[in-house]
Amino acid sequence: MQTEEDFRDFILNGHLHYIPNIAIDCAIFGYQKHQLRLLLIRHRNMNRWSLPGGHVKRTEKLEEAAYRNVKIRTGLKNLFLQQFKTFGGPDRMKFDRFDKKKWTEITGLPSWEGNWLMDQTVTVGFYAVTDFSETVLQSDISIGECAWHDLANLPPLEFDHEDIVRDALHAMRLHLYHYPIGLNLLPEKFTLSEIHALYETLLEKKLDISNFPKKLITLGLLKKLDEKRSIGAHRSPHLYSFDKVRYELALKEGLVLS
Amino acid sequence: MQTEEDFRDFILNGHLHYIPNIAIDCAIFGYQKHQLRLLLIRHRNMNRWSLPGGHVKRTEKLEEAAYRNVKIRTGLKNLFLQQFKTFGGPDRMKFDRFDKKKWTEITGLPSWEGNWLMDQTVTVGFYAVTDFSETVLQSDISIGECAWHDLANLPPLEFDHEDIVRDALHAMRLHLYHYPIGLNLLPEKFTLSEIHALYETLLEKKLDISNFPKKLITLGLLKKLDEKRSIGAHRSPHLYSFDKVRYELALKEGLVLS
DNA sequence: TTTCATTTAGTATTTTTTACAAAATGTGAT
DNA sequence: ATCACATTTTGTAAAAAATACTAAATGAAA
Repeated sequence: MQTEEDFRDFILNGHLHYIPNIAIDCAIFGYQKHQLRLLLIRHRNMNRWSLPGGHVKRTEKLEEAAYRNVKIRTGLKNLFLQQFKTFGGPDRMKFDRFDKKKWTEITGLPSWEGNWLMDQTVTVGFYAVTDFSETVLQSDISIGECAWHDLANLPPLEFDHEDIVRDALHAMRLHLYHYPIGLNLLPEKFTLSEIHALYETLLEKKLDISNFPKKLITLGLLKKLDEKRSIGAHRSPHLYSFDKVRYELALKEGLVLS
Repeated sequence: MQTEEDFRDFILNGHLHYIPNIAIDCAIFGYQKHQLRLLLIRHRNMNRWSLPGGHVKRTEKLEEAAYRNVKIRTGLKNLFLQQFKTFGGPDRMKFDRFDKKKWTEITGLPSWEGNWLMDQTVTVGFYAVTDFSETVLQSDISIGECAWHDLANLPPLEFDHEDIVRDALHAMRLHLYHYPIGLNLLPEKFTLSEIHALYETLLEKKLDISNFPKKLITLGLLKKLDEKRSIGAHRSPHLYSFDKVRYELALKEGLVLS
């Protein structure tokens, strides 16, 4: 959707290609070095920030719609993208903050009454975790601004997106105890400190520096490499990588972390 | 929806009161004495059995729609009703098994092309667990048959409902390890054997008869009563009841069961 | 060479889980 | 009444896991 013309067509005729009344929203958590951020966008015709999301094509699955939307904005694929909850209800969208003038400007219509985009929408929530340093944020005419925000200091969000973020965090943290994570968040080779910091940040909780890495090793998730890193001062830590077979197995069968 | 007239009106004009393209489906598991069953319905215009479900009123939340639908069929409220996953995709509904003659008979229309009920639908899955001996199954003109089926021996189901059942079971069992259950499944006063049998049946897994009840007592979920049951021969077991305060707390905060 | 912060291995302690034995007990048979 | 028995319940020992803590290893910088 690159041109003004495309955007107008989407508003006026999108219901032919997209399923009405259904949307997906993605809480994309960005991690790097003890910092956790959230990807937010600000549509050209909205005042508040909101989660990246969009409609579902009539030809695609919900997951595909989520992947497509994430990829549009972050350029990343193969994310740890998880459906966690669906949000509905008559009160979840408030359009009273909408700008009537902008609407008329774009569409040529006097009001949005009867437009497919303005009907009650149920949204399927997904979350993803990625390394925010690797993402190159995209923008196009239908998106407007797009930026990482510190999770601890979010601006007021559009609609019920604050609820969605809260539930996404909760689901992600619960998930963390049952499934492995890190394949898309850490470099191919990493130190025990790095994966320790990752878990501490995502869980927002202190984990014993000595015992926690041992747990991951005992589970067989990590492979010790014959290399060492030597950045900065002090003892150089060993490098590890994920045991892909065990990792995939744990994704399928689940694991138990304390 | 009691009369033929109501039903016809729902088909023709339901989209005024219900959100199109969205539905809810409920996997209602019925438990009693080591048996686990699933509530299925067979619509008058479908050949296969399917999960009870329905559309969402424009004035209600998803949860309310689920509760309303369950109540219509089982008469029960206050169920342990949980949203677990949303199902979409272009392939999930196959209408080719539909009976064109019946459709025309009911609606007076030659075909269902363009009808709101026949468009692609995304369905939000809920599950519930209840004591099937307490339920009095309801029927009305829009439902058709309604019956409990042995979980181990289900008939072929409509659409993707077999997937939904599989995922519901999986979610229910995962949930069982993190939240208390039993308040609506066991009588007010029950024996340790009864709650042990409940968990064994729901998890489809042997649990140590001696250690498992101890775990629940240690968690503080159960209160020992000064009464005994004396049905049949042999030693009469003590009666227990849930500690409501702890139970509610565990529902909110979660617990860990091994 | 020494100092130092960090990494990593080691170990002791505590807690939890699991397995199993045995005692308790109400009922029905003798 | 007494005994036998199936079931319930308590008890305990062994195994495993989690936790806390100590100390050794190590490489860069002073």
